[in-house]
Amino acid sequence: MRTQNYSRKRQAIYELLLSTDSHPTAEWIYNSLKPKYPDLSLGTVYRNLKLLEGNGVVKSVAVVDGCERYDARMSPHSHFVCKKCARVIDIFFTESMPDPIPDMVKRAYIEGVKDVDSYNLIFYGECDKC
Amino acid sequence: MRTQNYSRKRQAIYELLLSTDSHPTAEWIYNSLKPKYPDLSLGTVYRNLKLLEGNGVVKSVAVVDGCERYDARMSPHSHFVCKKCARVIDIFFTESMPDPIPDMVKRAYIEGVKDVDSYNLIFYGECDKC
DNA sequence: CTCCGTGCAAATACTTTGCAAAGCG
DNA sequence: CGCTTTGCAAAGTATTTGCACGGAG
Repeated sequence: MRTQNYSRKRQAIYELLLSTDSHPTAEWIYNSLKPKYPDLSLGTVYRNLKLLEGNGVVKSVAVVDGCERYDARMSPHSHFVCKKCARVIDIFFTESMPDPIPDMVKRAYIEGVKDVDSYNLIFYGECDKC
Repeated sequence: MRTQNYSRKRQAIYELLLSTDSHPTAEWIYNSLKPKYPDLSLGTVYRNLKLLEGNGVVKSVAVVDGCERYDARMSPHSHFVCKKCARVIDIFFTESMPDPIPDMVKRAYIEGVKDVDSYNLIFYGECDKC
């Protein structure tokens, strides 16, 4: 197992993701951090996103208009994508609207499927700003 | 409304999609039809897929390893994606396993969401061939 | 004759990668 | 010092597009 050095930039990318619910793209992150880290490069953002994703602390929740959208909220929830403006909105499950998927997975037998370890539920439509 | 000329190749692409449940990529379609249509070009496959998608007779059901996967089955169902081999398997809802989403959408109020017109549910895991 | 459809190749657009230099421990 | 991280630029890869020609009606 390889050790991971402290990295101010990786930290900043992760904290930025934690602080927003906008499900940003790599480029948005790059532009947001560039003022504070003038020598930041886009490649580093991509590299660190993949790395954080591998560590399981960050997730790619959708690909909208060809761009990966990242999220640091790891509790299970789904997303809504606005077809017009590409906004991505969290949909958290609640007591009155519980996550229906685990139950479905438990009962399902599907030909060809050996093991289900995750799922992704995305809604599409129009948001209230459009 | 613009008239659409008969197109043997578009027809072939559509029929190939109807005849398979493998949720192919544009390139797979291209390679499959190339023997019968030696002058087929990849651009044409992409163009016709977009066109058929616009007509609502074909759907992009997932992006696996950066490649769009197409499906001509338009009845609502979900999909399973094998993380190892990228196989995509249909999951049809049945009486004993009904689609839980429409009910969820009906009851949900989500901040920021004006209108939901579709959704996409994808499961990930390992298939029985892996 | 007038659009529609297509091959071909060039252009896009996001993402990944190689490499040498700098940084952490 | 050894291994990690990074900037930079080049490469990669799936997809889209411009254009001129062939085809259908």
